Amino acid sequence: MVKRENSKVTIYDVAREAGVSKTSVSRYLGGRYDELSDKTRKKIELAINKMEYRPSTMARGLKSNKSYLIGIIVADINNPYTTAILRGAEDICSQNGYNLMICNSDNNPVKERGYFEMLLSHRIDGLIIHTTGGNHDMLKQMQDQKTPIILLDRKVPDLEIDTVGLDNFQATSQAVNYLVNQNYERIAFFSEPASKVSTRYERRLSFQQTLLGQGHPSSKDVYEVNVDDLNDVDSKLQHFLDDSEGKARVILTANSVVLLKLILLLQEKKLSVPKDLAMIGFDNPEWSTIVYSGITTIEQPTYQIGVAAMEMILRRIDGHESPAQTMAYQAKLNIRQTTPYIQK
Amino acid sequence: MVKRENSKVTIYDVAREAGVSKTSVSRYLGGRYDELSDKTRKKIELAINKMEYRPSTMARGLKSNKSYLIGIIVADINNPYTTAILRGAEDICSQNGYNLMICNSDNNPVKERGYFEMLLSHRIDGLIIHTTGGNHDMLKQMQDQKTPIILLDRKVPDLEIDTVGLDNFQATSQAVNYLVNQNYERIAFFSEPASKVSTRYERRLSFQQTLLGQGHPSSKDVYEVNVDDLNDVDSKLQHFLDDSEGKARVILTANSVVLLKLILLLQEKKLSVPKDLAMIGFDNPEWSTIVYSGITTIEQPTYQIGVAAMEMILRRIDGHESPAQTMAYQAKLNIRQTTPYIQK
DNA sequence: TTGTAAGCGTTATCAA
DNA sequence: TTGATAACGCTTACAA
Repeated sequence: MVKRENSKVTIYDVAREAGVSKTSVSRYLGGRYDELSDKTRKKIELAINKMEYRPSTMARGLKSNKSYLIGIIVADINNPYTTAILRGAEDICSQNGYNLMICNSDNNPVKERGYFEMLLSHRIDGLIIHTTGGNHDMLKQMQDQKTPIILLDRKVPDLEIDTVGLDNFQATSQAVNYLVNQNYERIAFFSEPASKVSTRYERRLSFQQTLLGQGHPSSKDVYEVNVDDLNDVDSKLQHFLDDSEGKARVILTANSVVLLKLILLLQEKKLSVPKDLAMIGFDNPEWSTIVYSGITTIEQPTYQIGVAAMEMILRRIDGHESPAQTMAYQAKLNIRQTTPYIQK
Repeated sequence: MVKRENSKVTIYDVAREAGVSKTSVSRYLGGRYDELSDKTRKKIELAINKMEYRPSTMARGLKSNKSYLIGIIVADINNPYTTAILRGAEDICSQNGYNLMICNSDNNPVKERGYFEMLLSHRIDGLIIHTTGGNHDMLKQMQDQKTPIILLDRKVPDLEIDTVGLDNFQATSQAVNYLVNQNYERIAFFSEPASKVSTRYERRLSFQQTLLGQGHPSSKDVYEVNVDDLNDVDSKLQHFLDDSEGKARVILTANSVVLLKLILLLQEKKLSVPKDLAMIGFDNPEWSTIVYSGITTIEQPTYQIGVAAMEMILRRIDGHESPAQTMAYQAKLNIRQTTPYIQK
């Protein structure tokens, strides 16, 4: 049992234990073995293991102007979409010797702002952000400081920033065309407010354009709901139900949070899916396979998106220079039980 | 538009801009206004704002031997249980000027070990861990370095460490008693392997003891499944189904992951819940309210657990000394549609 | 009230 | 092949 006096061992302690200079230890740490005699190397190795020494990232960072920290601000950590991306990003991140600082803005610009400040103070080497859309000045500030930024999913106007996300136009039109071909007479689009969030905006726009292109009457069946207010969701839902009474109808939700709330309300109303109303939703939460024997979903390659965002930012950190890029992934339509074919 | 040459502003830049010394700026940052003349203070304030200066946590940390970083290693970031805890922990954390480093071990001891190394290198001020149970030596090492640790949910033997989690005995026996009173003749307990995970072990033990105490025949209906192998789950499920054929029966799952897999299989088998088989599960994922018109669950105060763990570790970081504590929260039984009363 | 200088744990430069 | 020494951005004695 080693008796330990001071809790954190430093490079100096190791040097003393090994009977060499700090410089030699540093060389060892940097893997520059060609600058070390075998004897010295062995001594250092021994000392490091004996003392359980680990170099301080902080001290290293101070010297090298790198923190080995990558910040990621997500809008909603409760969303399975988010956690899947996090896993992808994290895997790549730690494989490359970086650490992730995960921050959850809860879709709140004020919280988001606070995290910006913190991350800036920690001198993160890069930022991946699923932005609330409310802090463009902060993004600009970070850009000014030459910190690479990758936008996840949601774009921001007027700023040249790399973006990784879904091809919302392809995804939405694919789904809408499918629904039209299934002979639905009324197709509603339910989304959270789209004003500041590009993803929602693009999906809505594509929804309308596709229907217009098909000469379908539903391009006006667009509803914006506040998911934190079930009454609001309820009244919008009821409006669509009344308005489409007797028709073959379906609801397309812009994400799984909206989907969940709607299902909750439909069950309260004792409406059955797909008999009274068909359903399809963006995202592909685990539970979508067990509700209604399987809900038709528009699945994003979430893990892959996380991987791509992290790979992109690591490239930027390594000094890769090029104009801002946008990577848009294709969605996959999972046809399940909630969108049956309607006989005319 | 300010032209910026060097990207990161330092305390020295601010001092020069304000025409004072670094020391004065440092005093300002530390809020020691009584050591500053009004005039100096104003000048510094101006310079800081103009230059968008933010002190470097790294440099500060190096000097003060604090990183303002708290590590949290979770076993499964996909689990809603985990994200709820994360939200609680994070709220308190950022309120106190700390930042969270979230690591996801994926229940893999090797990954967990890697994160230990990294967090140790970052000189985190504290660690909250939902441990895989495979790296006790690392926990000990961290303790030796005087880094406060809080165990989340899962205890480890032989080590004196604060623990925050659920009162698994109360929770399980409450549920089992409820099921016995609902007149179920066969009650099965489905869990992931319990050997290294105290939570699973305690729940299983309590399950068996409670049934034994009631003189109920099901204390042997205990199944351990590997959720990553659906065939394994299927064969265990089938075993119980065959064995309990014709009886009023119910399955209690030790977490929502197991619950989800079982439901998937039941649907494949075209079995209906609760008619053919009743269900109840630990955790209370959002989707439990919409599947089978509501699944009966044993809900943990997850957000509160996250809050408590973070508060506890902050107290330790602030130097609070006392023997290791255990905080066990009470569970709440949400009685819904999947566990109806059985007429004898 | 202000400033000079040393030091935190590293790495890099330079000289030996 | 080695080791002093300075420097990174900050805080804190200590001095003025």
